[in-house]
Amino acid sequence: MAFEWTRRDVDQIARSVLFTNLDEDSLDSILAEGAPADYSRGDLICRQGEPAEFCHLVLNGTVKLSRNAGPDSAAVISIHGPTQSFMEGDSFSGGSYSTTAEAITNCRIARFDASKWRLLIGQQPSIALAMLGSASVHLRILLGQVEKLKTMTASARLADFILNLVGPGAGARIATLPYEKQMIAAQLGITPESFSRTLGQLRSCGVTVTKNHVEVADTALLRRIVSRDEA
Amino acid sequence: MAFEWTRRDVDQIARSVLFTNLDEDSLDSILAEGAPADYSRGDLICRQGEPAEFCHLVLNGTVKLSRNAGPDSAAVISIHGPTQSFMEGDSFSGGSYSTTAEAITNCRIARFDASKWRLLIGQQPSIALAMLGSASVHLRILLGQVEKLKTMTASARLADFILNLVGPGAGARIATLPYEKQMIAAQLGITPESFSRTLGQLRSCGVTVTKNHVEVADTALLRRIVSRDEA
DNA sequence: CGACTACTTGAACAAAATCAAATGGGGTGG
DNA sequence: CCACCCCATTTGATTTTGTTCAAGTAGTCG
Repeated sequence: MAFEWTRRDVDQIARSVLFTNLDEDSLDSILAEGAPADYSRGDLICRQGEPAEFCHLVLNGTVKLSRNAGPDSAAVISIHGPTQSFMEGDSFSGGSYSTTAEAITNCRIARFDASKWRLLIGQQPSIALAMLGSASVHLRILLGQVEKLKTMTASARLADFILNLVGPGAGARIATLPYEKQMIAAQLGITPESFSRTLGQLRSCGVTVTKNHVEVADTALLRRIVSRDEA
Repeated sequence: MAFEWTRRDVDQIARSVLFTNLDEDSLDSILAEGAPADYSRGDLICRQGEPAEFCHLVLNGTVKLSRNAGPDSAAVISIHGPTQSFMEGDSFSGGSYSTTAEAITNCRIARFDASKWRLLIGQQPSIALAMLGSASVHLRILLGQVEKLKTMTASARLADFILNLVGPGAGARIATLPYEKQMIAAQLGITPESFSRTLGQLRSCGVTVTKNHVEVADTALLRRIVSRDEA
Protein backbone atom coordinates (compact mmCIF):
# COMPACT_ATOMS: atom_id res chain seq x y z
CA MET A 1 0.00 0.00 0.00
CA ALA A 2 1.08 3.53 -0.69
CA PHE A 3 0.47 4.92 2.77
CA GLU A 4 2.04 3.96 6.02
CA TRP A 5 0.19 3.78 9.29
CA THR A 6 2.17 4.82 12.31
CA ARG A 7 2.08 2.65 15.39
CA ARG A 8 0.07 5.38 17.05
CA ASP A 9 -2.44 5.49 14.18
CA VAL A 10 -3.09 1.79 14.49
CA ASP A 11 -3.49 2.12 18.25
CA GLN A 12 -6.10 4.84 17.83
CA ILE A 13 -7.98 2.90 15.20
CA ALA A 14 -8.02 -0.24 17.29
CA ARG A 15 -9.29 1.72 20.27
CA SER A 16 -12.28 3.20 18.42
CA VAL A 17 -15.82 2.03 19.03
CA LEU A 18 -16.01 1.20 15.38
CA PHE A 19 -13.06 -1.16 15.29
CA THR A 20 -12.74 -2.43 18.81
CA ASN A 21 -13.65 -6.08 19.38
CA LEU A 22 -12.66 -6.76 15.83
CA ASP A 23 -10.61 -9.82 14.96
CA GLU A 24 -7.08 -9.41 13.59
CA ASP A 25 -8.06 -10.32 10.05
CA SER A 26 -10.88 -7.82 9.78
CA LEU A 27 -8.72 -5.08 11.21
CA ASP A 28 -5.98 -5.88 8.72
CA SER A 29 -8.33 -5.78 5.76
CA ILE A 30 -9.59 -2.44 6.96
CA LEU A 31 -6.14 -0.99 7.46
CA ALA A 32 -5.19 -2.16 3.99
CA GLU A 33 -8.14 -0.29 2.49
CA GLY A 34 -7.66 2.95 4.37
CA ALA A 35 -5.22 5.82 4.34
CA PRO A 36 -4.31 8.65 6.69
CA ALA A 37 -4.85 12.27 5.71
CA ASP A 38 -3.73 15.48 7.36
CA TYR A 39 -5.75 18.67 7.54
CA SER A 40 -5.10 22.15 8.79
CA ARG A 41 -7.42 24.07 11.02
CA GLY A 42 -10.29 25.37 8.93
CA ASP A 43 -10.01 22.80 6.19
CA LEU A 44 -13.20 21.16 5.06
CA ILE A 45 -12.84 17.40 5.25
CA CYS A 46 -16.06 16.77 3.39
CA ARG A 47 -19.19 18.67 2.52
CA GLN A 48 -22.84 17.99 3.11
CA GLY A 49 -24.45 16.80 -0.10
CA GLU A 50 -21.31 15.41 -1.72
CA PRO A 51 -21.28 11.70 -2.55
CA ALA A 52 -20.24 9.87 0.60
CA GLU A 53 -17.03 8.32 -0.66
CA PHE A 54 -15.28 7.90 2.64
CA CYS A 55 -15.77 6.79 6.17
CA HIS A 56 -13.59 8.82 8.57
CA LEU A 57 -11.92 8.37 11.93
CA VAL A 58 -10.14 11.05 13.94
CA LEU A 59 -6.59 10.06 14.82
CA ASN A 60 -5.61 13.40 16.20
CA GLY A 61 -7.15 16.82 16.63
CA THR A 62 -10.78 17.88 16.58
CA VAL A 63 -13.45 17.82 13.91
CA LYS A 64 -16.72 19.71 13.78
CA LEU A 65 -19.79 18.29 12.07
CA SER A 66 -22.29 20.89 11.01
CA ARG A 67 -25.33 21.13 8.87
CA ASN A 68 -26.27 23.89 6.49
CA ALA A 69 -29.76 24.89 7.48
CA GLY A 70 -30.02 27.82 5.13
CA PRO A 71 -27.72 29.83 2.92
CA ASP A 72 -26.49 31.84 5.90
CA SER A 73 -27.07 29.72 8.98
CA ALA A 74 -25.35 26.51 10.00
CA ALA A 75 -25.99 24.27 12.99
CA VAL A 76 -23.15 22.52 14.73
CA ILE A 77 -24.23 18.94 15.16
CA SER A 78 -21.36 17.36 17.04
CA ILE A 79 -17.66 17.65 17.67
CA HIS A 80 -15.35 14.69 17.51
CA GLY A 81 -11.94 13.94 18.94
CA PRO A 82 -9.39 11.14 18.60
CA THR A 83 -10.69 7.56 18.18
CA GLN A 84 -14.11 8.84 17.13
CA SER A 85 -15.44 7.96 13.72
CA PHE A 86 -17.83 9.96 11.59
CA MET A 87 -19.74 9.59 8.34
CA GLU A 88 -19.81 5.79 8.72
CA GLY A 89 -23.54 5.80 8.30
CA ASP A 90 -23.46 8.01 5.24
CA SER A 91 -20.65 6.05 3.60
CA PHE A 92 -22.38 2.79 4.34
CA SER A 93 -25.72 3.72 2.90
CA GLY A 94 -24.02 4.96 -0.24
CA GLY A 95 -25.84 8.25 -0.47
CA SER A 96 -24.37 11.66 0.17
CA TYR A 97 -22.88 13.20 3.28
CA SER A 98 -25.61 14.46 5.59
CA THR A 99 -23.27 16.90 7.34
CA THR A 100 -20.19 18.95 6.62
CA ALA A 101 -16.98 18.08 8.47
CA GLU A 102 -14.43 20.77 9.25
CA ALA A 103 -11.10 20.53 11.03
CA ILE A 104 -11.24 22.95 13.95
CA THR A 105 -7.67 22.18 14.90
CA ASN A 106 -4.93 20.73 12.75
CA CYS A 107 -5.74 17.10 12.60
CA ARG A 108 -4.96 13.70 11.24
CA ILE A 109 -7.78 11.59 9.92
CA ALA A 110 -8.02 7.98 8.78
CA ARG A 111 -10.11 7.64 5.64
CA PHE A 112 -11.66 4.44 4.41
CA ASP A 113 -12.97 4.12 0.90
CA ALA A 114 -16.72 3.62 1.07
CA SER A 115 -17.11 1.08 -1.70
CA LYS A 116 -14.39 -1.21 -0.35
CA TRP A 117 -15.75 -0.59 3.10
CA ARG A 118 -19.18 -1.80 2.06
CA LEU A 119 -17.67 -4.97 0.64
CA LEU A 120 -16.00 -5.67 3.96
CA ILE A 121 -19.26 -5.19 5.80
CA GLY A 122 -20.93 -7.72 3.58
CA GLN A 123 -18.15 -10.25 3.98
CA GLN A 124 -17.47 -9.98 7.68
CA PRO A 125 -20.51 -9.80 9.94
CA SER A 126 -18.35 -8.61 12.83
CA ILE A 127 -17.80 -5.35 11.00
CA ALA A 128 -21.51 -4.87 10.56
CA LEU A 129 -21.97 -5.41 14.27
CA ALA A 130 -19.23 -2.90 15.04
CA MET A 131 -20.99 -0.39 12.83
CA LEU A 132 -24.22 -1.01 14.64
CA GLY A 133 -22.47 -0.26 17.90
CA SER A 134 -21.06 2.92 16.47
CA ALA A 135 -24.40 4.00 15.07
CA SER A 136 -25.89 3.35 18.47
CA VAL A 137 -23.35 5.65 20.10
CA HIS A 138 -24.08 8.44 17.64
CA LEU A 139 -27.78 7.90 18.15
CA ARG A 140 -27.41 8.34 21.88
CA ILE A 141 -25.36 11.48 21.45
CA LEU A 142 -28.03 13.07 19.29
CA LEU A 143 -30.73 11.81 21.63
CA GLY A 144 -29.04 13.64 24.49
CA GLN A 145 -28.74 16.77 22.39
CA VAL A 146 -32.40 16.84 21.48
CA GLU A 147 -33.35 16.27 25.07
CA LYS A 148 -31.13 19.08 26.29
CA LEU A 149 -32.21 21.51 23.60
CA LYS A 150 -35.85 20.88 24.38
CA THR A 151 -35.76 20.96 28.15
CA MET A 152 -32.78 23.00 29.32
CA THR A 153 -32.11 26.73 29.19
CA ALA A 154 -28.83 28.09 27.87
CA SER A 155 -27.37 28.40 31.37
CA ALA A 156 -28.30 24.83 32.19
CA ARG A 157 -26.74 23.58 28.98
CA LEU A 158 -23.57 25.50 29.64
CA ALA A 159 -23.37 24.22 33.22
CA ASP A 160 -23.90 20.74 31.88
CA PHE A 161 -21.13 21.23 29.35
CA ILE A 162 -18.71 22.38 32.04
CA LEU A 163 -19.63 19.46 34.25
CA ASN A 164 -18.81 17.07 31.41
CA LEU A 165 -15.54 18.89 30.92
CA VAL A 166 -14.33 18.54 34.47
CA GLY A 167 -15.37 14.92 34.65
CA PRO A 168 -17.45 12.95 37.11
CA GLY A 169 -15.62 13.93 40.31
CA ALA A 170 -17.17 16.00 43.10
CA GLY A 171 -16.08 19.19 44.86
CA ALA A 172 -13.64 21.65 43.30
CA ARG A 173 -12.32 20.84 39.84
CA ILE A 174 -10.44 22.40 36.98
CA ALA A 175 -10.41 21.85 33.23
CA THR A 176 -9.43 23.41 29.94
CA LEU A 177 -11.84 24.55 27.25
CA PRO A 178 -11.14 22.17 24.39
CA TYR A 179 -11.71 24.71 21.62
CA GLU A 180 -12.82 28.25 20.96
CA LYS A 181 -15.69 29.68 22.90
CA GLN A 182 -17.70 30.53 19.81
CA MET A 183 -17.51 26.87 18.87
CA ILE A 184 -18.79 25.81 22.26
CA ALA A 185 -21.54 28.38 21.95
CA ALA A 186 -22.55 26.99 18.57
CA GLN A 187 -22.51 23.48 19.94
CA LEU A 188 -24.81 24.54 22.77
CA GLY A 189 -27.07 26.31 20.32
CA ILE A 190 -26.57 29.88 21.56
CA THR A 191 -24.87 33.00 20.25
CA PRO A 192 -21.33 33.91 21.34
CA GLU A 193 -22.75 36.94 23.13
CA SER A 194 -25.16 34.86 25.16
CA PHE A 195 -22.39 32.45 25.90
CA SER A 196 -20.23 35.19 27.31
CA ARG A 197 -23.01 36.59 29.45
CA THR A 198 -24.08 33.20 30.69
CA LEU A 199 -20.53 32.46 31.75
CA GLY A 200 -20.71 35.70 33.68
CA GLN A 201 -23.80 34.47 35.51
CA LEU A 202 -22.09 31.24 36.37
CA ARG A 203 -19.33 33.22 38.07
CA SER A 204 -21.73 33.70 40.96
CA CYS A 205 -21.91 29.91 41.23
CA GLY A 206 -18.19 29.43 41.68
CA VAL A 207 -17.14 29.12 38.06
CA THR A 208 -14.05 31.09 37.07
CA VAL A 209 -12.84 31.20 33.49
CA THR A 210 -9.62 32.93 32.45
CA LYS A 211 -8.50 32.44 28.87
CA ASN A 212 -9.45 28.83 28.34
CA HIS A 213 -8.81 27.66 31.87
CA VAL A 214 -11.89 26.70 33.88
CA GLU A 215 -12.14 26.48 37.64
CA VAL A 216 -15.21 25.07 39.34
CA ALA A 217 -15.47 25.71 43.06
CA ASP A 218 -18.13 23.07 43.68
CA THR A 219 -19.64 20.73 41.14
CA ALA A 220 -22.72 20.34 43.32
CA LEU A 221 -23.63 23.98 42.68
CA LEU A 222 -23.42 23.45 38.95
CA ARG A 223 -25.49 20.33 39.14
CA ARG A 224 -28.21 22.37 40.84
CA ILE A 225 -28.20 24.74 37.88
CA VAL A 226 -28.50 21.88 35.44
CA SER A 227 -31.54 20.37 37.10
CA ARG A 228 -33.39 23.19 38.75
CA ASP A 229 -32.19 25.83 36.33
CA GLU A 230 -31.48 29.12 38.06
CA ALA A 231 -29.08 31.97 37.42
CA MET B 1 -46.41 -20.45 17.69
CA ALA B 2 -48.91 -19.15 20.16
CA PHE B 3 -49.72 -15.93 18.37
CA GLU B 4 -51.18 -15.41 14.98
CA TRP B 5 -50.09 -12.69 12.65
CA THR B 6 -52.85 -11.25 10.52
CA ARG B 7 -52.24 -10.81 6.86
CA ARG B 8 -52.20 -7.09 7.46
CA ASP B 9 -49.59 -7.42 10.21
CA VAL B 10 -47.26 -9.29 7.92
CA ASP B 11 -47.75 -6.71 5.22
CA GLN B 12 -46.83 -3.90 7.58
CA ILE B 13 -43.79 -5.73 8.86
CA ALA B 14 -42.57 -6.52 5.38
CA ARG B 15 -43.00 -2.90 4.39
CA SER B 16 -40.86 -1.53 7.23
CA VAL B 17 -37.38 -0.15 6.67
CA LEU B 18 -36.15 -2.71 9.12
CA PHE B 19 -37.48 -5.74 7.30
CA THR B 20 -37.75 -4.68 3.73
CA ASN B 21 -35.31 -6.23 1.28
CA LEU B 22 -35.14 -9.24 3.54
CA ASP B 23 -35.19 -12.71 2.08
CA GLU B 24 -38.15 -15.01 2.78
CA ASP B 25 -36.24 -17.18 5.25
CA SER B 26 -35.04 -14.31 7.42
CA LEU B 27 -38.48 -12.80 7.50
CA ASP B 28 -39.96 -16.13 8.54
CA SER B 29 -37.49 -16.59 11.36
CA ILE B 30 -38.29 -13.13 12.59
CA LEU B 31 -42.02 -13.63 12.42
CA ALA B 32 -41.62 -16.86 14.35
CA GLU B 33 -39.79 -15.08 17.13
CA GLY B 34 -42.13 -12.15 17.45
CA ALA B 35 -45.62 -11.52 18.73
CA PRO B 36 -48.23 -8.80 18.36
CA ALA B 37 -49.38 -6.77 21.33
CA ASP B 38 -52.23 -4.32 21.70
CA TYR B 39 -52.11 -1.14 23.75
CA SER B 40 -54.63 1.49 24.67
CA ARG B 41 -54.01 5.19 24.41
CA GLY B 42 -51.84 6.27 27.32
CA ASP B 43 -50.30 2.85 27.95
CA LEU B 44 -46.58 2.76 28.46
CA ILE B 45 -45.04 0.28 26.07
CA CYS B 46 -41.66 0.42 27.73
CA ARG B 47 -39.80 2.71 30.07
CA GLN B 48 -36.47 4.45 29.81
CA GLY B 49 -33.93 2.63 31.98
CA GLU B 50 -35.60 -0.77 31.90
CA PRO B 51 -33.64 -3.66 30.40
CA ALA B 52 -34.18 -3.55 26.65
CA GLU B 53 -35.90 -6.87 26.19
CA PHE B 54 -37.79 -6.13 23.03
CA CYS B 55 -37.46 -4.54 19.67
CA HIS B 56 -40.75 -2.96 18.54
CA LEU B 57 -42.55 -2.14 15.34
CA VAL B 58 -45.75 -0.15 14.99
CA LEU B 59 -48.44 -2.06 13.09
CA ASN B 60 -51.19 0.40 13.79
CA GLY B 61 -51.64 3.64 15.69
CA THR B 62 -49.09 6.11 16.97
CA VAL B 63 -46.30 5.85 19.52
CA LYS B 64 -44.44 8.63 21.27
CA LEU B 65 -40.83 8.27 22.33
CA SER B 66 -39.80 10.60 25.12
CA ARG B 67 -36.96 11.05 27.48
CA ASN B 68 -37.13 11.92 31.14
CA ALA B 69 -34.87 14.92 31.51
CA GLY B 70 -35.71 15.56 35.15
CA PRO B 71 -38.27 14.42 37.66
CA ASP B 72 -40.84 16.83 36.23
CA SER B 73 -39.82 17.52 32.65
CA ALA B 74 -39.85 15.17 29.69
CA ALA B 75 -38.72 15.77 26.13
CA VAL B 76 -40.58 14.21 23.24
CA ILE B 77 -37.94 12.70 21.01
CA SER B 78 -39.92 11.33 18.13
CA ILE B 79 -43.31 10.02 17.14
CA HIS B 80 -43.78 6.86 15.15
CA GLY B 81 -46.58 5.51 13.01
CA PRO B 82 -47.29 2.25 11.20
CA THR B 83 -44.34 0.34 9.70
CA GLN B 84 -41.88 2.27 11.85
CA SER B 85 -39.68 0.39 14.28
CA PHE B 86 -38.26 1.66 17.54
CA MET B 87 -35.87 0.48 20.24
CA GLU B 88 -34.00 -1.70 17.74
CA GLY B 89 -30.76 -0.06 18.73
CA ASP B 90 -31.38 -0.47 22.44
CA SER B 91 -32.48 -4.06 22.12
CA PHE B 92 -29.54 -4.87 19.92
CA SER B 93 -26.89 -3.43 22.19
CA GLY B 94 -28.39 -5.31 25.10
CA GLY B 95 -28.43 -2.39 27.51
CA SER B 96 -31.49 -0.57 28.74
CA TYR B 97 -34.08 1.47 26.89
CA SER B 98 -32.82 4.98 26.28
CA THR B 99 -36.31 6.40 25.89
CA THR B 100 -39.84 5.77 27.12
CA ALA B 101 -42.45 4.65 24.61
CA GLU B 102 -46.09 5.56 25.11
CA ALA B 103 -49.12 4.75 22.99
CA ILE B 104 -50.73 8.07 22.09
CA THR B 105 -53.55 6.34 20.27
CA ASN B 106 -54.78 2.80 20.65
CA CYS B 107 -52.26 0.78 18.81
CA ARG B 108 -50.99 -2.59 17.78
CA ILE B 109 -47.29 -3.30 18.10
CA ALA B 110 -45.11 -6.18 16.94
CA ARG B 111 -42.60 -7.16 19.60
CA PHE B 112 -39.46 -9.15 18.98
CA ASP B 113 -37.55 -10.74 21.82
CA ALA B 114 -34.15 -9.07 22.01
CA SER B 115 -32.06 -12.13 22.80
CA LYS B 116 -33.49 -14.17 19.93
CA TRP B 117 -33.27 -11.10 17.79
CA ARG B 118 -29.56 -10.78 18.49
CA LEU B 119 -29.03 -14.39 17.51
CA LEU B 120 -30.70 -13.75 14.18
CA ILE B 121 -28.50 -10.74 13.55
CA GLY B 122 -25.41 -12.85 14.13
CA GLN B 123 -26.63 -15.62 11.84
CA GLN B 124 -27.98 -13.63 8.97
CA PRO B 125 -25.89 -10.71 7.81
CA SER B 126 -28.82 -9.32 5.83
CA ILE B 127 -30.59 -8.56 9.09
CA ALA B 128 -27.59 -6.66 10.36
CA LEU B 129 -27.60 -4.61 7.19
CA ALA B 130 -31.30 -3.93 7.56
CA MET B 131 -30.66 -2.71 11.08
CA LEU B 132 -27.93 -0.43 9.84
CA GLY B 133 -30.36 1.05 7.39
CA SER B 134 -32.89 1.55 10.13
CA ALA B 135 -30.32 3.12 12.46
CA SER B 136 -29.34 5.40 9.63
CA VAL B 137 -32.93 6.56 9.24
CA HIS B 138 -33.27 7.31 12.93
CA LEU B 139 -29.94 9.12 12.87
CA ARG B 140 -31.13 11.36 10.08
CA ILE B 141 -34.36 12.11 11.89
CA LEU B 142 -32.49 13.22 14.98
CA LEU B 143 -30.00 15.12 12.86
CA GLY B 144 -32.84 17.08 11.35
CA GLN B 145 -34.30 17.74 14.78
CA VAL B 146 -31.07 19.12 16.17
CA GLU B 147 -30.62 21.29 13.13
CA LYS B 148 -34.12 22.65 13.39
CA LEU B 149 -33.96 23.24 17.12
CA LYS B 150 -30.72 25.15 16.77
CA THR B 151 -31.51 27.30 13.77
CA MET B 152 -35.26 27.76 13.49
CA THR B 153 -37.67 29.76 15.60
CA ALA B 154 -40.87 28.24 16.91
CA SER B 155 -42.92 29.67 14.05
CA ALA B 156 -40.50 28.32 11.49
CA ARG B 157 -40.59 24.86 13.08
CA LEU B 158 -44.37 24.90 13.12
CA ALA B 159 -44.54 26.02 9.50
CA ASP B 160 -42.12 23.27 8.64
CA PHE B 161 -44.26 20.75 10.47
CA ILE B 162 -47.36 21.80 8.59
CA LEU B 163 -45.52 21.64 5.29
CA ASN B 164 -44.52 18.07 6.05
CA LEU B 165 -48.12 17.32 6.93
CA VAL B 166 -49.60 18.51 3.69
CA GLY B 167 -46.94 16.79 1.64
CA PRO B 168 -44.66 17.97 -1.11
CA GLY B 169 -47.24 19.51 -3.43
CA ALA B 170 -47.48 23.22 -4.21
CA GLY B 171 -50.32 25.74 -3.96
CA ALA B 172 -53.35 25.20 -1.71
CA ARG B 173 -53.43 22.04 0.37
CA ILE B 174 -55.28 20.48 3.24
CA ALA B 175 -54.35 17.97 5.92
CA THR B 176 -55.35 16.59 9.29
CA LEU B 177 -53.42 17.01 12.52
CA PRO B 178 -52.30 13.48 13.33
CA TYR B 179 -52.58 13.82 17.10
CA GLU B 180 -53.28 16.30 19.86
CA LYS B 181 -51.91 19.79 19.61
CA GLN B 182 -50.05 19.58 22.89
CA MET B 183 -48.23 16.57 21.49
CA ILE B 184 -47.23 18.47 18.39
CA ALA B 185 -46.10 21.34 20.59
CA ALA B 186 -43.95 19.01 22.66
CA GLN B 187 -42.49 17.50 19.53
CA LEU B 188 -41.57 20.95 18.26
CA GLY B 189 -40.10 21.85 21.61
CA ILE B 190 -42.54 24.60 22.55
CA THR B 191 -45.30 25.01 25.13
CA PRO B 192 -48.96 24.44 24.21
CA GLU B 193 -49.60 28.15 24.78
CA SER B 194 -46.90 29.19 22.36
CA PHE B 195 -48.16 26.64 19.90
CA SER B 196 -51.63 28.13 19.98
CA ARG B 197 -50.35 31.67 19.56
CA THR B 198 -47.99 30.71 16.79
CA LEU B 199 -50.82 29.06 14.91
CA GLY B 200 -52.63 32.36 15.29
CA GLN B 201 -49.74 34.17 13.63
CA LEU B 202 -49.74 31.70 10.77
CA ARG B 203 -53.34 32.58 10.10
CA SER B 204 -52.07 35.74 8.46
CA CYS B 205 -50.10 33.54 6.09
CA GLY B 206 -53.08 31.60 4.84
CA VAL B 207 -53.19 28.80 7.39
CA THR B 208 -56.61 27.95 8.78
CA VAL B 209 -57.04 25.37 11.51
CA THR B 210 -60.42 24.26 12.79
CA LYS B 211 -60.46 21.36 15.19
CA ASN B 212 -57.77 19.20 13.70
CA HIS B 213 -58.38 20.14 10.10
CA VAL B 214 -55.65 22.22 8.45
CA GLU B 215 -56.00 24.35 5.35
CA VAL B 216 -53.02 25.94 3.70
CA ALA B 217 -53.79 28.62 1.12
CA ASP B 218 -50.34 28.61 -0.44
CA THR B 219 -47.43 26.41 0.51
CA ALA B 220 -45.02 28.95 -0.95
CA LEU B 221 -45.95 31.40 1.81
CA LEU B 222 -45.18 28.80 4.46
CA ARG B 223 -41.90 27.97 2.85
CA ARG B 224 -40.92 31.61 3.12
CA ILE B 225 -41.56 31.46 6.86
CA VAL B 226 -39.45 28.37 7.22
CA SER B 227 -36.43 29.87 5.54
CA ARG B 228 -36.53 33.57 6.15
CA ASP B 229 -38.46 33.33 9.40
CA GLU B 230 -41.00 36.08 9.75
CA ALA B 231 -44.33 36.41 11.48
C1' DC C 1 2.90 48.75 14.09
C1' DG C 2 -1.47 47.59 12.19
C1' DA C 3 -4.99 44.53 10.71
C1' DC C 4 -7.52 40.73 12.12
C1' DT C 5 -10.04 37.88 15.06
C1' DA C 6 -11.95 36.40 19.49
C1' DC C 7 -14.16 37.90 23.07
C1' DT C 8 -16.76 41.09 26.03
C1' DT C 9 -20.16 44.55 27.20
C1' DG C 10 -24.18 47.50 26.70
C1' DA C 11 -28.82 48.75 25.25
C1' DA C 12 -32.87 47.78 22.84
C1' DC C 13 -35.63 44.38 21.06
C1' DA C 14 -37.93 40.00 20.07
C1' DA C 15 -39.22 35.43 21.27
C1' DA C 16 -41.05 32.31 24.10
C1' DA C 17 -42.18 30.78 28.91
C1' DT C 18 -44.95 31.38 32.79
C1' DC C 19 -48.89 32.29 35.50
C1' DA C 20 -53.64 32.83 35.50
C1' DA C 21 -58.08 32.77 33.79
C1' DA C 22 -61.53 31.83 30.34
C1' DT C 23 -63.68 28.76 26.71
C1' DG C 24 -65.42 24.72 24.88
C1' DG C 25 -66.15 20.13 23.82
C1' DG C 26 -66.97 15.04 25.14
C1' DG C 27 -68.04 11.90 28.01
C1' DT C 28 -70.23 10.10 32.50
C1' DG C 29 -73.41 9.52 36.00
C1' DG C 30 -77.66 10.83 37.59
C1' DC D 1 -81.70 13.72 28.28
C1' DC D 2 -79.33 16.91 30.99
C1' DA D 3 -76.00 18.70 34.37
C1' DC D 4 -71.55 18.36 35.50
C1' DC D 5 -66.75 17.50 35.30
C1' DC D 6 -62.53 16.80 33.06
C1' DC D 7 -59.31 17.96 29.81
C1' DA D 8 -57.59 20.32 25.71
C1' DT D 9 -57.23 24.58 23.95
C1' DT D 10 -57.24 29.46 23.83
C1' DT D 11 -56.34 34.09 25.44
C1' DG D 12 -54.37 37.71 28.27
C1' DA D 13 -50.81 39.91 31.07
C1' DT D 14 -46.29 39.64 32.59
C1' DT D 15 -41.61 38.07 33.06
C1' DT D 16 -37.74 35.64 31.58
C1' DT D 17 -34.63 34.45 28.21
C1' DG D 18 -31.93 35.06 24.48
C1' DT D 19 -30.97 37.65 20.08
C1' DT D 20 -29.52 41.57 17.61
C1' DC D 21 -26.94 45.52 16.72
C1' DA D 22 -23.32 48.30 18.05
C1' DA D 23 -19.23 49.46 20.19
C1' DG D 24 -15.23 48.51 22.62
C1' DT D 25 -11.16 45.54 24.45
C1' DA D 26 -7.52 42.45 24.05
C1' DG D 27 -4.61 39.31 22.16
C1' DT D 28 -2.25 37.47 17.87
C1' DC D 29 -0.01 37.20 13.74
C1' DG D 30 1.73 39.26 9.68
